[in-house]
Amino acid sequence: MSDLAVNEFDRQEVAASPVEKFREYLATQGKRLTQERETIVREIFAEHEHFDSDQIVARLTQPRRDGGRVSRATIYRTISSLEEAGLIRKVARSNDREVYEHDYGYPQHDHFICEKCQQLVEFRNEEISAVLERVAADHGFRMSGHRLEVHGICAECAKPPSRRHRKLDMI
Amino acid sequence: MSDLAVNEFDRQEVAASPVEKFREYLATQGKRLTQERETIVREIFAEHEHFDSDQIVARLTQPRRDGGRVSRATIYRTISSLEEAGLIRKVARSNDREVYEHDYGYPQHDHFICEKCQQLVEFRNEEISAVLERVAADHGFRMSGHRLEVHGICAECAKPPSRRHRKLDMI
DNA sequence: ATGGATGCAAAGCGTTTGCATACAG
DNA sequence: CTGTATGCAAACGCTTTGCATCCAT
Repeated sequence: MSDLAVNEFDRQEVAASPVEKFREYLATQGKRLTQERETIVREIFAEHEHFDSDQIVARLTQPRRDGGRVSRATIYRTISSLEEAGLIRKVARSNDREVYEHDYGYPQHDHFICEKCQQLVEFRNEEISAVLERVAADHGFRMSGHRLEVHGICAECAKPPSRRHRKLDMI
Repeated sequence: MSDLAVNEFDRQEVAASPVEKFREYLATQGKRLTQERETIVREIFAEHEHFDSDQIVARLTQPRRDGGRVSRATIYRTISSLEEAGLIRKVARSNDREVYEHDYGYPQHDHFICEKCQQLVEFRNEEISAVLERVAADHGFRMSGHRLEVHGICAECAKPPSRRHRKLDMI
């Protein structure tokens, strides 16, 4: 028999597929892996991209050849479950929507958010977690995770006119 | 004549009151400091606490002795302006509401968010900004700020029963 | 079989906006 | 005076939910 909180800590074992992993989680909750839920998980894990609920709704809400139509309500409900299951997580908020990403079998990282083009860019840095781990400990805080958005202008948007000379910039 | 972007960088001078500071900002935008706006700023800066729009609405929406009643719409509009003015900033999202805090005359800091009691706890750590500054530079990203939420269980909520002896905790 | 799951449409909820009226400069 | 700002209520956009029907186990 497996322990209760086990699936919370066996991230090292990146073996089972997201669908399988989800089924396991559902089982522990007395819930079922339905066709709809499987369709949603497959769609979400088809590629490692940030996404929001509406994008998934857009893709699965209209009839598809494989008959995989899923309702908006079910998509919202399933995304919540996936979050509880630890398969995805909220990374930011953009345009009044929560933005999610895969949180299963993926290395820890954070994001830049460009204020001009709104694009999210991932970056990895182990120092950050280390510092946070230490600071949390200092405060008796039991850290379970963090959410870090670095705001500013991305490299692309930073060089705007691109055609004009830049000599007179700062007299 | 002052330059365009000047008020973006004179944070060092912590002299003017929030209201005065706001008036300055409004002036640069061809906007006016109305009674309502002043009431809102005073209310927000009355004490250094995190707040959300609804709390301010609750306090200013019902008639008050000083006749300072302000409508919900104006409060939302003013909070946006205060954010643009750099007087306040969003720090987190709690209960589906944006949580704000003072960002004028206050040292940089980040927050713990307790998953049990939902409370926000500030902490300061200069390493974090330093690391981010460096990482951003490495990516050609022009950082303007960041938003960091550290999630977990606060010291208070971590020691639950509190009345029971703790000898048998871990056989 | 049968309790959980889906789909639909309606409700929720924080936030925004159109418009007529009311002031700050 | 005149262009802004306010207040009200209706509109919005994302998300949640009630309920009848459906299906995984």
